[in-house]
Amino acid sequence: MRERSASAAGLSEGARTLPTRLPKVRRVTTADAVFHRLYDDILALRMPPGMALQEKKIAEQFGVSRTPVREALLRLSEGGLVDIYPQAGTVVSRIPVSAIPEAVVVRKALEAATVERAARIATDHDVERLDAIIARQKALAALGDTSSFHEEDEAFHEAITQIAGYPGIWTILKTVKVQIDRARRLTLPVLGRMDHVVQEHILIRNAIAKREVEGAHRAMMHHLGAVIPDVEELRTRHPDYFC
Amino acid sequence: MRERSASAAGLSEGARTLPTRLPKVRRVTTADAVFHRLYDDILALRMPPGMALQEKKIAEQFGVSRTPVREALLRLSEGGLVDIYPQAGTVVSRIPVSAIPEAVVVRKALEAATVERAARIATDHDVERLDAIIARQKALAALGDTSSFHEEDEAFHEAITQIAGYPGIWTILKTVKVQIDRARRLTLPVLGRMDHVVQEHILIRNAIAKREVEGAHRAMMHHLGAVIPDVEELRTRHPDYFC
DNA sequence: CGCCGCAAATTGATATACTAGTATGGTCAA
DNA sequence: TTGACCATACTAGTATATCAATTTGCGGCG
Repeated sequence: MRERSASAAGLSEGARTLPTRLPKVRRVTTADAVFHRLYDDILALRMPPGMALQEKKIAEQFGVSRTPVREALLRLSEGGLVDIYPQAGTVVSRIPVSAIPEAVVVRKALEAATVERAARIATDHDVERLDAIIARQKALAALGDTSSFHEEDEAFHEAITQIAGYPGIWTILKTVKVQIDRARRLTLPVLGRMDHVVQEHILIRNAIAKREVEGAHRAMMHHLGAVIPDVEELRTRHPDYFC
Repeated sequence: MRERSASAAGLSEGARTLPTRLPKVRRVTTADAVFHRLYDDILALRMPPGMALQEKKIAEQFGVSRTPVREALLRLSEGGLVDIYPQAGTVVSRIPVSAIPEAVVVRKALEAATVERAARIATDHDVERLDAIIARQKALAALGDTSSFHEEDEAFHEAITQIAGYPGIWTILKTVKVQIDRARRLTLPVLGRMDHVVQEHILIRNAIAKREVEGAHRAMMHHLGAVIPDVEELRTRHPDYFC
């Protein structure tokens, strides 16, 4: 990279009309598609921690060029899902043991602040949204559809951030939740766990509906405290998945 | 993108030896350099909100190809510093007014959890690190070097996250702090503000040194509460910088 | 004045080639 | 046998040229 004194040069020169359009809908690019495919594969452990990846091979498998694959891998590396070693290789990142408790701390801190605000300003319509999600979860739990259940679980927490008016917090929560969820995938499915989750969601919903700020906080903390994976146990069963 | 049944195909086939090496030092790539240059220019308002950017022009100005510039812009867009409109253009993102209070909430929640843990487990050596930073800040405040002062300010907060054992939280804090800092750059420099910051840092340091968890929390909240920019006032003075 | 359509501009994606670090595996010497 | 060393293959990083897809802006037409 050549030296250049002022990188902000040409500030006024071009000064052409800038896109006045607002947000718009970002269309789904090839890079997005590749990203989500890899994201799902990693989260579902179809690509286990430590697995070697290659831009070239992935590009061939997906029938695309290296460019979008590369952009997808870069996004994954920012999210801590892959580790890129320049000029050497790329691997699905092993789960850093220390990251799990840290992720739990972040999640508790942010979900606490969010649910408290939600309990303060929620409208009746907002509560109805939560009810709709809970209803779907009940049905999915009865069917035993764990995958769809998990999607609705995410929807529940996302809805709370939207009610609170903190949509950006959900973005942060998603990234930290990934590490937790990845570890939880390694645990054995507990019988009746989905029913417990639904019950906890109902408690949170009720506290929000009654505008009980402190109660909503407690219900959320209880909910989050129940899902901490036993890292030590996992580490002994899957030693090569952690580092 | 062609359809493909199993994106995780070839899981066992290649199974070649994966980079056994640990972390290593990621060397600084061209894309990294471009990213940091643009990052600094945007944060310093040398590239003001709303300014149009072009991959091609930036590439020419920096003397590099479009590839690394493109990667840098993608990273910036994830951080909310630029908005990319496909097939239309890229602009330095205007500051979303709603993002400021949200960023403050996130920062308070995470810094609270962090400083509390730091106050619990800090060693004498850790406190010395904080003292060293504070000493440098005193000197820089006396010199009136606001730029270097700000760097040490970041170092102070980063050090607390390291003491708490939550390095990942600092990564999150950096991204949310950017929006706040960008808005603060628009405020007039307040006389003696740096001295106030130093005093507040000292209060935080003292609480940590005495292992006063609750006191550390209060000191941090007081510190963070003092730096909330007056969004409304800014919006009237720089209407085209917000949206 | 308003609508339509075309040309220009810009990002998205592809293909290819080359560069520069990195790991591998084998050779050779202690 | 063990250790260091070196040639080689391999991979991500960058460069470049080109085309595709889409939006924007402008000019002309009704």
